[in-house]
Amino acid sequence: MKKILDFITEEMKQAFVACGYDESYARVTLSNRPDLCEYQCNGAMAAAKAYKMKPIDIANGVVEKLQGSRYFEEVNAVMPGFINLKISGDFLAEYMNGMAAGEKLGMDTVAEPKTVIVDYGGANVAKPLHVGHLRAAVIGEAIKRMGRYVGHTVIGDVHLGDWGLQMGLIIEELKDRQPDLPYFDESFTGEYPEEAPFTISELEEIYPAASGKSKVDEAFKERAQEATFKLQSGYAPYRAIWNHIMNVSLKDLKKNYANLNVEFDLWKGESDAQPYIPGMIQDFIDKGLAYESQGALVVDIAEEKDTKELPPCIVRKSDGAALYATSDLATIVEREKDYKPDHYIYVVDKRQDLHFTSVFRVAKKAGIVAPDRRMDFVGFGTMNGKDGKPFKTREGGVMRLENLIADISEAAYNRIMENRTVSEEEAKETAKIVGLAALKYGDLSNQATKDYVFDIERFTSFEGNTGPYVLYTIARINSILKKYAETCEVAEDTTILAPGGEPEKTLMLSLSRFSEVMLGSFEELAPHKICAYIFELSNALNHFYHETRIIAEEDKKKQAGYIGLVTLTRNVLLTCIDLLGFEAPERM
RNA sequence: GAGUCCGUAGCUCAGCUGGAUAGAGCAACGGCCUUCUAAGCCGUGGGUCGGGGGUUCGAAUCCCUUCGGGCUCACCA
Repeated sequence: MKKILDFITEEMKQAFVACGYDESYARVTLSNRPDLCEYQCNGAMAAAKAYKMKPIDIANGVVEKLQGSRYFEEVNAVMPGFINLKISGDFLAEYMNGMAAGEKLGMDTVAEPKTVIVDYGGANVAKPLHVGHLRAAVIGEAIKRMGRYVGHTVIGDVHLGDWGLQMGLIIEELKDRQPDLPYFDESFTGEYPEEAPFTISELEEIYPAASGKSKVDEAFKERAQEATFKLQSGYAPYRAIWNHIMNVSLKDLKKNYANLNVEFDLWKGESDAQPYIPGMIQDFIDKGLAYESQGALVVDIAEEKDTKELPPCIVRKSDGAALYATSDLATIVEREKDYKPDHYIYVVDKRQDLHFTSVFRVAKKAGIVAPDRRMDFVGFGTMNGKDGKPFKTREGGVMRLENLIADISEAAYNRIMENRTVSEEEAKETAKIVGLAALKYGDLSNQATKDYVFDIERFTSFEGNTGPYVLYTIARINSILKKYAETCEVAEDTTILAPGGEPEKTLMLSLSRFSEVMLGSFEELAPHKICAYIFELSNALNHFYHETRIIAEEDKKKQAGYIGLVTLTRNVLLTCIDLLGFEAPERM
């Protein structure tokens, strides 16, 4: 089914053409004056200039042609040349029924499905997830689901940081703490133990300790670099330690991401790209792209149109080791081999903008990907505390994601207990769902590129434009449907009828924008648009809810129509929140 | 210093491919629970869209300039 805007625009184009004007002026937009109209076309003003006519004359002419259109209930021209449109109730109802009956709520999936890689997460092994990882996970997951919904084949990759200096740091720290381990005995020839020499919590303590030490102890840092290099060169004992780190850490990461309702298709990491590095570097050299500069191997990325001089991209350090850019490039080589994606999306902290600009340019310059390949960097802003500075715990440390989730679930739990009398068990279950929704909605409702303030009190207040408000709306609908099934004679036919009042029509108009919002949000990689939409839709439903007694309605056809309408609303809301990566409890 | 992003109500944010009177939420104030969940609904107050210039019939939106802030600027990831 076409987007509602397409139906209207098509009609408008015909009218413009019939009057002798170019159809490009027939662009219709949502009204910004809901008191006057529902949709509007401002093309008459633009056309006035081109045709040297008065805008109002053009508008009047077009309006004339639109009289009697089945799509509109009212069309009129207003000074200086606005064309104001009100949608016909019959057409709206027809569209609603089309949505209710159609696949994907009446949305046409994209004509040319693409293979899309979404690279998000970016978690580092051996480090606990902290709030800094939240945005990547939440935004990336939403983008992945949105892409799938509109019809693309989307592959989500966590792309772990499992290969850098942090590994050398851990190895050296471990050596200092437990020098007797066989991994550090060069004469050891036996099998290394299967059991890791540390638990996850020990590992999480080892890394920050080592990282801190490397900042003050130059010798230690050098040892760590050396260890990193040895690991990368395939030194067996260190590979064995690395395997332990991976096993212990991955298990924990998977659990944590699962709690966030984030699922990756690929658990690849930087290490997986390593085999591709030597060939890739050789190729850079053969193509004459890479040259030596200050001991390192670099590729120029400057382009004519640059507003500033960009430093070349280092692909090999002077000590021979690979680094960040090298891994990311080799990962692209790997992905081209395995998936041939049409579209790459990286959801990473915006501070890495320059890095990805470099990587994309080298990838294209070296022909790893075609020059016109779409490569998007969705750089998200920092999550700040109420003071506007990066979010910290009360003690000033980094907040672990688990703790954050626990805090917000607890707030939700308290809220449930003060309101209703449900079992403690149900309250706990519901609190988890509501808390996660609050957390994710709070993040996603902001434009991704901007920094945003994470105010735990605001997020847990659950009033107004929040995830819980949307969930509450769904719970209300559930409640009506339940009561309807229990107390009324359930209608077979729930055909939605033309709206009988303003609130009902507003709800329908809002519903009718669904496919447009979905397609637009993915195209712009803007989950916040879905948030804005479901907030608007929830408002419309709550207003309608307040004005309309559904269970008490005596006209059974009308009642059945209402049931059809709220069911559709519920399905739209459920679909949207699923794309955003959270769920709704049956009641709350 | 250079580049880049941002500056909209007391606070948190939408709106930015130019359109009519700049919108929400929170906070403040006032109403609405014997009727489908009050985590709700209705209403009131609150703004020189950082400042200045320009383009245009029309600018929060485009261009220039200026002030303020964030971030980045080759061997960490």
